Amino acid sequence: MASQAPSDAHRLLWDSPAAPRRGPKPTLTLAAITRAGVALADEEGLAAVTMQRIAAGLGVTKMALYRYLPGKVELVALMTEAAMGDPPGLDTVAGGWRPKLHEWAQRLFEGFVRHPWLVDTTAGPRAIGPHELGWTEQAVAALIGTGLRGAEILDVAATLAGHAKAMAQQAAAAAVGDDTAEEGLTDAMGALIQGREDQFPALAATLDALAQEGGQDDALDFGLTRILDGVELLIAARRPADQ
Amino acid sequence: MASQAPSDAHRLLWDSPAAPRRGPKPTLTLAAITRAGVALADEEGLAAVTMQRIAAGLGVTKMALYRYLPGKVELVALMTEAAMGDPPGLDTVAGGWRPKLHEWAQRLFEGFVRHPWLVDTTAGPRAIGPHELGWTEQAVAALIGTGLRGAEILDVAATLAGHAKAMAQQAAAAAVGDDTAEEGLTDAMGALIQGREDQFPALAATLDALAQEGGQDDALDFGLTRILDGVELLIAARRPADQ
DNA sequence: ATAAACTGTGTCCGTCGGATACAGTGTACT
DNA sequence: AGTACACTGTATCCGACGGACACAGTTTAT
Repeated sequence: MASQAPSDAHRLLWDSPAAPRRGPKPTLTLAAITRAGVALADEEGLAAVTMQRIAAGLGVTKMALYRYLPGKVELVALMTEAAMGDPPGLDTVAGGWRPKLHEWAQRLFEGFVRHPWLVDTTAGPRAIGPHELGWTEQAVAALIGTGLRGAEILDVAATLAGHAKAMAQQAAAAAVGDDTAEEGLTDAMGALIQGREDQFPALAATLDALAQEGGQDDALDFGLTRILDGVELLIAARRPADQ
Repeated sequence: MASQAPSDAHRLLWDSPAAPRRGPKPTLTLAAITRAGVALADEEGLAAVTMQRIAAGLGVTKMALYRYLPGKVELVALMTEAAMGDPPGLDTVAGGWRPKLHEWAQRLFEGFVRHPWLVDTTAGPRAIGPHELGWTEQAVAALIGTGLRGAEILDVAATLAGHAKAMAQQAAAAAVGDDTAEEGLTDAMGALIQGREDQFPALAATLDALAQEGGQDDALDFGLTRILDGVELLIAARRPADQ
């Protein structure tokens, strides 16, 4: 009663390819194509990843790639799976679920920063690979035994992943937006408000305060701490007769 | 020392267009073009928004649109600004900062669900319009007077917006992924794990538990409550001598 | 040796965003 | 009133994109 047509992307992500027996030796590899795609996306963004450019980088015609991949969708799926990498082993993180999840979210954030295009490719309806599922497995494993219900565990994982993704997206935007701007977003907002303080009074006051505080801002860690504080409250509430 | 070239998109978003004095009357309006783009994106997704299709819908040649817009980037910016709509008035929400922010995030989520493509267009380096900035203003205004520092206020707003965006993205993926699947993501994960329970034990157990719980799951509200709980803790900590 | 399977290539198609040149139209100034 | 000019919408063209298809060359199983 489930999907019985696993689609080509699914097969490429989960099955090891059956080696053909006859015909000329392939000059390329799925792994090599995927690697070229990841490198290109890292350097010039996802929009630069075209069949032409990948093929040219591999010294091959564009259409040769279609001997290995059904189309670009599958290529992006493979690139995503490769760039996600193996999920971090959280067993070495001591201190229970909270440090584990903190570490998990930070690692996820780092991955999104290293490969900004992952933010786009890990959204929407898509084929999910073993690496991506492995990340979820790690977060869920850290929460088993906390007394949370199944839906709550998945919601915590989704909330943390969403936060990591959103913060990485914001960081990427700030890095690209202006040339050498470190805090691109607040600067951009400040420039917009200039002369319109009466229209955005709270924002103007907050940006003023921000400028005088001077302290550095780690938005990822801030939100992470808030979320985990909230989760801690829920876990405590789920154990009325505390240890 | 800031950007002195506000770009065409900036001008289109913030300035009212100067009416020309000579020449034939324009058959179109910026607002009409924008409306057509929003409608098309709502119905068939952002990818369906091409100059050709918009022009055809308006009974005009593709190139006629370029008399009103410099390019597609500006069109998307205008569509985004229009679809964001006026920020909600939170003055009518009683009960202090928390109910206000809860309402704010829910409204934002609803907007992202109504126009799923907003998730894509409100990310990355872009031109920000008055509506979008107005949303931020509302959230910041709700937090002024709580004792939070400027950076913290902005971080709270960013965290909440990120959560709303991430949950809307997930909801959109679930709606499109399968035909009539309500809980697309968990179903998809369950199908993947089928036969691989030893590789994803925690996930398998959690999905089993989820299936037996039966309760409905509101991921948006769950994460929202966690985040706001965490913010409440921080606000309480910022007021050592409590009221 | 021969047939079958497999590889990479060349060509073609429709669609995309956009540049450019051009003809028609309406207003402002002489 | 006449004319110059600003402004409109259109037609044509371009390069790049993803992809379909037919074809020639290469290797292996029979």
